[in-house]
Order: sequence, then C-alpha cells, then structure tokens
Amino acid sequence: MDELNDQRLQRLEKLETLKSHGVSPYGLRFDVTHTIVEIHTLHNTKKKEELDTNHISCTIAGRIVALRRFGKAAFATLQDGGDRLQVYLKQDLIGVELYGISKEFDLGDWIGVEGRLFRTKTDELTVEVQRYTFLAKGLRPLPEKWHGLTDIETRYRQRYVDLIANPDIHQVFRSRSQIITHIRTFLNERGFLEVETPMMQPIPGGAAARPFMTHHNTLDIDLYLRIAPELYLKRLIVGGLRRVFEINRNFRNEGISTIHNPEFTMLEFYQAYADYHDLMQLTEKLFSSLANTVCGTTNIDYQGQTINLASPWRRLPYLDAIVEINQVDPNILTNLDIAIEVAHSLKVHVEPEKGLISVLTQLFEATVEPTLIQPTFITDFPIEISPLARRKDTNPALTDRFELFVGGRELANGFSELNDPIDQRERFEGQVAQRAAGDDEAHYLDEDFIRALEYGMPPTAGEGIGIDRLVMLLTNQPSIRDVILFPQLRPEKSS
RNA sequence: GGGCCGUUAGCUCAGCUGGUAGAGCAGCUGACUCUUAAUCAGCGGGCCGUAGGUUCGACUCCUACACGGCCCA
Repeated sequence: MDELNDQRLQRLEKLETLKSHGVSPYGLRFDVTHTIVEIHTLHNTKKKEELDTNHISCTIAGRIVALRRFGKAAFATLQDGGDRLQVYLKQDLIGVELYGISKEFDLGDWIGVEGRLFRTKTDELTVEVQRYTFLAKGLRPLPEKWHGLTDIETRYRQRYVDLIANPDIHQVFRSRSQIITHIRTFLNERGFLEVETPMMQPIPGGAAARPFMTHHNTLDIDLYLRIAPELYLKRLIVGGLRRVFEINRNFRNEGISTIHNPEFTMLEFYQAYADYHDLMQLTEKLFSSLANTVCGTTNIDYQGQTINLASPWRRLPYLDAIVEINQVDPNILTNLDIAIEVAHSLKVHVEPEKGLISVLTQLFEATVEPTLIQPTFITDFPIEISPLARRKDTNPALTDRFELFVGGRELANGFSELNDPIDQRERFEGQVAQRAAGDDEAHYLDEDFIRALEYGMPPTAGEGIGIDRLVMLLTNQPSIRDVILFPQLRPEKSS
C-alpha cells in the first residue's frame, strides 16, 4: 500500500463530509444525453445568440480536470474519453445547498451534470449547470495540469493515469482499433474467414523463437504459449477452408526493446491457390488503404522521415541486397572466408562457426535492414532460414519468400507455402539437427503437421504482419510500448 | 549480458567545489458570481530509490543492489 500522503488524507475527509450530508460519493447508473465529443460535433458551430434563443439542454458526465472558483460561482472542465467541455456552476442557479456541496469537488472527481448550453464572454461553449451529481470521488491527486505526466515508467505502469493526464494518447489507441477493424473488413471482403487456433500448443511451431512454457495439471502435460499460429492455420487449408486469417497474440520468451514486447499481436492469413507475388500485391493494397484511412494520405511522416506507402514498392532479392547496399564483392555469397573478411571490414559482429548463411544473415540485419526506409520487399530468402517456405523452381537453394521492411524494420513476412510433405520432413529434420547442435530457436518437428500435409495441401501463400509495429508506423510512435496499453515491465516491488 | 544516463514533495523540475532541502503547479485557510496556466493574502507538505562506506558532517563523493530509459551484443 501507498503511504497516506496529506492530499489523500484530505480527500478521505471530504468523502466523510459528503456522506454526512447524505451525498453518496459513488453514484449508481447515470443517463447521459450526450458524450462530450457529441456535444462538440453537434453544437460547436452554434453562435452565442442561437444558443441563447434556442435552449439546448443536455446531461453529460466526466472527470473534473480543471477547477476555477470565484466565491459564489465556479468553472470546471470535464473530461470524457479524452475530450473536454467546460461547465459553469452558479449559486443563484443551483441553490446554496447544492453549491455548498460543490466545495468538496477535487480534481479527478467524476460528476454528472444537467444544464443548458451557452457561450461565455470569451465565446467558449459551456454547460450552465442546473443539477449535478457525484459519480465517483477521486482519492488521489492528478498529475500537474501543465506538464501532465511525463515519467515514462509511471505512464506505462499506471496507464490509467497516463490516459487521464495525456488525453492525446487516446488517439493512438483509437487508431490502433481502427487499424484492426480495417484489416478485418479488408480480409472479410476478400473471402477470408476469421478463425481462432490454439494459444497453448504441445509443440511450439511456425517461427524461430524461444517459447514460454506452462503446465496443464489435469492432463499433466507441458504446453507452450504459441510463438506463431502458422502450422494450425495451414492445417485448416488442408481441411479446405481456402482463405483464413487470425489476429491474436504471440508470445516469445526473448529480449524487450523498442520493437519487442514478449506478447505481441500478429495477423496471419493464408490464401489457397495463390503465391507470394499475390500476397505482395495484397499487402501493398492493404497498407495504402490503411494509410489513407488512418492518416488520410499514403505519404506519411514517421519520426521525421517521409515514407511513401503508395504502390508499387521496390522488390529486391535478399542476396543481391547485401551485395548492392554494401557495394561489396559478390563472392561473399558463396565464400565464407570472403564473407567474414567483408563483415570485419564493415565492423559487423558475426559468428563464423555458424556458417556462411549465418554470417550473411548477420550482415543483412546490420547493414541492409536499417537502410530500408521506404517500403521494400526483400525476396528469395535462403532455404536454411526458411524451413516452411516453398523452394524456388529456378534455384532450389532459395525460397519463394519475401519480408517487408518499412522505416528500417521488418513489418511482414510471407511466402508460398511448402506443401510437399517429404521436403517438409527433411527441413524439419535439419532444424532438429540444429537444435541438437545448440540452436534453441530452431524449429521442432511436428509429426501431426506432416501428417496433415500428407493429406494434401493445395498451393497456398501465407503471410504474417506485426500489428504493433504497423500501428507504430501509422501513429508515428517511437516505441512499441507506446502502442501497447500495458507493456511488459518488471514488477514494482520485490516483496 | 555490456555501456551510458536517470531516480529529490501528489506532478514537473532546481539544488554549485560536501555545511540545517527549494520553486512552480496541485493541496489547505480566507477574499472574489464569465474564468480558462484565473487572481490576491496566508499556511502546511520530504526515508533526497534501497543498503553499506568515506567524512566532524553526505541529496552531493565511493561501492553494491533495485527500477526505468537509450545504445550495443
């Protein structure tokens, strides 16, 4: 428990004062006629004279976030859903008794008011209060009115205070909801079926990542929180669902950073009879329609950079990108020694003992990714790092796969799915060997998934899009914690 | 895991080469019936992140730890 500071004690006393006057500090249901934003939308354009001749009554509710008293009159600012409206209390209008009780108002209290709309001398739209009622007494002081709450730790730990003190952030989370709604509509219109697949999986599959583990007592089995829904969604394609998608949480037991939260939201969708080229086009359409809906333009600003999401986007093969962007000897792609040498000259930390592909991957992450500011599809990933993707017909060492980068970050990953069960088994066995060699991010062998493929999966393309990073991009937020309401932190107290 | 930075009143922040802890907002008392960072007069409020150490004396210097941020691996 928090210490009882003087301001809390004073508010607890006010609570008793209210009760002694027969006023309940915590109200029951309250019928509002308008939200505050509705008042603004309906009446913002109405002039002073119009409001004086046509009485407009309303009943609204909100939290007191500013209070200015003048003896026998007072102005209060109510905040509701991030929007604000001024109300005016006058002793002459509401009577000595009710006005007297309003002296117990504190910043942070919820009240409901009934009254008439008018404009003040300074032309501010205001409710002239005829009646008011306490809805909830606030016992803790609010952050300062001018600077708001800036302490990042408190903002994340006590998001409710952040939402009170910094109403601007409401828009970020409204945009987040709008984005997800738009995606659902976009996919529904194209015949995709929304499904839900297990969050608790006996074999965590579909990605290279460390899982969280839990235990089911009755079955007495260990289960993993999913790192991806991929293998389950493809089982549904086998079953004939044809077009499916899922928007839900994935869990990865890894580091936390401005672009990583242990639980994060992923969209995955699968389309039978399609290939990765189809998905690239679909992704361009989805992103530009999202940008138009959320930002009103496809030319968006992200942290000082202008990003143009209008299609078409650049497509660049993975290996070419490493050579082209670094302007280096193409022989790095086939010769480990040259690759190591180049990595050293570029001051990129690599682990040569893990082989050529690992060195190239590290080179790619360090030197290519940060340069991909404008939307770019990197294509044709090596087979070693794509164990679920279809081989290229033209080059069996590469896959029909792409990753989308925007603002220097990976936002999406898609490919033509591997639907050959024999090849899939070999790929899994390669992963199992890597796991045995100490790679704890390598994929597990999922026998039931192979069995499903043996029933036959039509040619299919599938893609995953990181929703949190997408929201960061479209709302211009620098950290994933700014688009997740309750980001993961260490507990406040050790006890 | 490593480096750097931060942690002082409810909030936002000062606090010098070590010498009794400061402001603004918020709060309390009083005045004020159109204010909007209201104004005016007065008053309270501190485990200076935690634990050690150095010192006559530590918010200040040192060490460890906790929590957070940024960067790197």
